[in-house]
Amino acid sequence: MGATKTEHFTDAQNQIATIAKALGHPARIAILEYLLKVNECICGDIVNELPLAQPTVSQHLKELKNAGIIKGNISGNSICYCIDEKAIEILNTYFLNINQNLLKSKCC
Amino acid sequence: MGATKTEHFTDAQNQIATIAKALGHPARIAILEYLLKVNECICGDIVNELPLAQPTVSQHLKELKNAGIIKGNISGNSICYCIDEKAIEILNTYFLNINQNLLKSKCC
DNA sequence: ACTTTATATCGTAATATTGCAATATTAAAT
DNA sequence: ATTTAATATTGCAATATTACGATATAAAGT
Repeated sequence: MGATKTEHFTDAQNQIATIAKALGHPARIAILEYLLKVNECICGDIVNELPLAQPTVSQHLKELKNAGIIKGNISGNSICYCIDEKAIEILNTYFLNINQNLLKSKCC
Repeated sequence: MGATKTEHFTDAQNQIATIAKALGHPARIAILEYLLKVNECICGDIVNELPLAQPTVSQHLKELKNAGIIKGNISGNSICYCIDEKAIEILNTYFLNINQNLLKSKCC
């Protein structure tokens, strides 16, 4: 008990859930929005932006990276992070599709 | 320690994170997709659909409801669940906006 | 009134997440 | 070579989530 039963669900369902889960924390939403704003990929700046300690930010970045939401490239001393378009596009098409199907009918 | 520092983030950031978090589990994605398919709002059927015990499903439904993703209406003996368009639309516009802003430039 | 059916809640074990201090790693700068 | 700067990892405490058996609740059928 206690662990999510991922094996009982489809790959597609697990994929969406994984991406959604990674975005299920305000700090990670804040990171996404900051990366969107500054466009260029910074890392130490993110630590300065957020009200969290450096190891905590590093951990959040790792989770976003594992979910495919951001990319990190070594740039000399520091590491350049940026948004990975693919994950956002997956979410985008997914919810757009749901929204369109919803418009066709109502219930309750 | 251990608890999310929601108070340090904006309401908008917390709202998106809350909705995303609720969708961050394959069972809840499966529920969303089932409700989308059957359109009419059933509940016991969801229990039959999912590979999880009834209390577990009930708990997932509660979380989806708390996040505003589904609605539940009493219908005599049983309870009729259905997707709440509002939350989906919030996600939809949010990620559409991010996607559009991303197209304007690349990095890394 | 009693039973059945449908759903929710409680209690609890297993596991996962959050956050951070301390420490490690790695590359640049001196 | 040593120091500095940037980031990651480790270890751990606090908290949250996941799952389910047992039980409660509430309406419908008998």
